Amino acid sequence: MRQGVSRQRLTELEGAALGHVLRAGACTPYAIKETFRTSPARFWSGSAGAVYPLVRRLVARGLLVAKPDKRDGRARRFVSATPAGRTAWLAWLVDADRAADFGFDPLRTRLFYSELVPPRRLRAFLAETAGILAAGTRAPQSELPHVPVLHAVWARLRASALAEFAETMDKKPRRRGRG
Amino acid sequence: MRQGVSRQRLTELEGAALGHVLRAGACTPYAIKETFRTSPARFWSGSAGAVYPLVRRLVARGLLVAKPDKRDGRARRFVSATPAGRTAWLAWLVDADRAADFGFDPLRTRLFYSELVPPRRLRAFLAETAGILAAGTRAPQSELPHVPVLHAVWARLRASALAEFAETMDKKPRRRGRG
DNA sequence: TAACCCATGTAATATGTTACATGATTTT
DNA sequence: AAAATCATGTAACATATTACATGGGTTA
Repeated sequence: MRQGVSRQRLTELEGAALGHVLRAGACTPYAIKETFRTSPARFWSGSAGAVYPLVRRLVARGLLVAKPDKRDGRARRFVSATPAGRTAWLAWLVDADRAADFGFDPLRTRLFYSELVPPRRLRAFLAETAGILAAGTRAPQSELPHVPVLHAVWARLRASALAEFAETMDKKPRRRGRG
Repeated sequence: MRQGVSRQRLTELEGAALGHVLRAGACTPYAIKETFRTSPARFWSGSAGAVYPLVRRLVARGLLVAKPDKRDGRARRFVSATPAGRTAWLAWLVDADRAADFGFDPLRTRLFYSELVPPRRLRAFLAETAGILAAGTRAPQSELPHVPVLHAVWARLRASALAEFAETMDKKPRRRGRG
């Protein structure tokens, strides 16, 4: 039970992995892993221990098919998406409810507790973070034009969120206000 | 080995839990759990199976102390942060490297693969997501003035990021472009 | 008094992390 | 020839999820 053939919605990592396969065409689990490992977001480590079992799961559910290939001496497997895989992936992607979710932003989490941080340390922290964001480190290179655009939009978004929040704090100084 | 007294950096969830305790003062693990469970971000489910062991870990590391309280018939434990807990928490919060990380945004992940989605479904998806974001559902109520501000800022910026990205896509239609 | 919330916690399971192991091919 | 990279995968461990179990207090 639990999963007759394809059951259950995809997790975010599964959706991203399937997306990579659909974009790249037949590719090795290693390639998927490397994509995550070298991506600018460090949230997904792209460890072998995560990706190989994940691929096996998707194959078992009939969303991916694997074909061994030994043309080079290397023992490689090329995986590609099945029609069921594409369908499940599309359903995952167009889930607006999940898309609208705030997800998980380390900056937002920290700002949420900012009133507990001594003013000077807070200011130093905000300045340092703003600096890193402004540098726009680790922008992904890609042949796809929208990928760097997406990176840029989000980097700018977070930088301006930080600036806006810092400004708000300056206007309403914590403690010893007169209201 | 592994952790003499407090060793290792805090995870995001541990940081948030400690933050809650520092803000609220002595409180029950249940209160911590409920805070996560009812928070607007569904990313942290706030399950008992996550929070109770987490609190036990923090107590074991000397970052929290627990005091049983049976004044009501109920068997409750009140936890509060130790000085070491506060120090570890501050170090966690002012880590600008982690703060600058993109974290994990379900919308961004999906837009990343948007060129693989049939145009009509993509448009419908973007419209639906924009609607949910605009409605600003599940805004947190709080006595702290900056909490709803933070929520509002992030919701607005994500909505405008979505709009900006959709606009870019319209300008450069995928496939059958002429250049 | 039945239903619900407060409050604790565990069990089975799923999934991810770091670190290790193995071997072929390519680059220096 | 040595080092790096491609490519696979496992082992031990950490952490989270869902679902269950238990019981006191509060509200309809």
